[in-house]
Amino acid sequence: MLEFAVLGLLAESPLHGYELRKRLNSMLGTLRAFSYGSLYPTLRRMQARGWVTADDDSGRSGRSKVVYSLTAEGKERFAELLDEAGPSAWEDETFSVHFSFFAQTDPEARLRILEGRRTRLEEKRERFRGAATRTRQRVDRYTLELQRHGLESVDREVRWLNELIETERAEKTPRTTNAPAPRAAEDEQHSPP
Amino acid sequence: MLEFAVLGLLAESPLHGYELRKRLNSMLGTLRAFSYGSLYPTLRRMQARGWVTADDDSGRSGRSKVVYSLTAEGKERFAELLDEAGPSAWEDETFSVHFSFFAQTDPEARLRILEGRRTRLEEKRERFRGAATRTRQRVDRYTLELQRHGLESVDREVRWLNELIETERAEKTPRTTNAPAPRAAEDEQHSPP
DNA sequence: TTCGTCATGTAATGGGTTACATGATTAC
DNA sequence: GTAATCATGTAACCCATTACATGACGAA
Repeated sequence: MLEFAVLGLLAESPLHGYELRKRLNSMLGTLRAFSYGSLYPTLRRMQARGWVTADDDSGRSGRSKVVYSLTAEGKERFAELLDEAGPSAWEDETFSVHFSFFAQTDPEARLRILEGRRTRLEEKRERFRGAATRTRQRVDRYTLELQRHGLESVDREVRWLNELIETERAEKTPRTTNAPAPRAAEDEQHSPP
Repeated sequence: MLEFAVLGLLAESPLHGYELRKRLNSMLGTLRAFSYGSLYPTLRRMQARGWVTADDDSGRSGRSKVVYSLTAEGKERFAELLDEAGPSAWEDETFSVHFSFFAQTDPEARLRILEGRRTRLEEKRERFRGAATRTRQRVDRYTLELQRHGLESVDREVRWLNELIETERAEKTPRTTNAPAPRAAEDEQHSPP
């Protein structure tokens, strides 16, 4: 995860650790704050694997600054991860990182990830609703309220994903096209408006 | 965290591991799913510390079932944690667990936790907004959209907390009372309706 | 008889945090 | 001169996951 994010940021431009961390944390908005204790060891590991190079940039000032850049292998690895779009990409935080790099992601992969995420959330919701009704426990109002709020959050994200998916699809087919509209039925499986 | 949750569930009634896990996961709604790999070792640790006892309940059937119950120390420890309401209680997941046990929590502690959580979210939001405006990076629309959605989520939770806090306060002072209304000014610090 | 789910656990590993240690540079 | 923030790192620890191993019970 950290690794993936670092690859993505370095793919844009070389950076040193401190700056990298700031970007990392602003990139993921409110949901994460990596510490140096994980960042620097990660950079080392990546260096050992040949994904990044560490160049000492003590150019003008005597201040030590280590600038990390992606190697060719690093870029390759990043491209690989971008395209994976597998189950790991639907998880909360991994999804966010993937989403951050959507501008660099293949449109097909984007759709796969968005849809995968949506399906995952819907499964989660159903599993939860099921459990809640089966085991009709006498839960107090606080627990109930927490669950209600949780479900509402999930619903909200699903709606958000629906909009994004629509947008993505619209861009893929900019209104002309007599293309065979593959698997069009799937469109109706999810939360009809 | 797991420990705290386990203490709380066992405070209601003795349970065996399997059932405990189910309750745990339904309690936390959509946001967590503990595995046995963490549950059982935790139960062992708690047993070693004298917080729970493990009784073999192979009563009617030969099927092995280990029923865990809270000891007096366990109850004490739980009460302690309930009352802590410190900074750790404002963190995402810890907050959820605390909230789940609000029915058993002192009204004052409830308010402290809700307000602490709100302040924490507001700080997070401000820090983030600040960072976003200071470093005016040319971020692509996806990154922007992710951030927008993130901020909206935070706003939504703050509004939710506001309602909960209002309710808590209203219940504390059921309309009579000429009490000195301590620090009433603070009420206006947060997101006016 | 086979499938789902109940039931208990372990070993290896992962992916991070906290706290610490150090020091240069910039702004007031 | 002093506080904030830039800048790099390490060591100890924590809390959990994944994958594995095992097996009984009930329902179809």
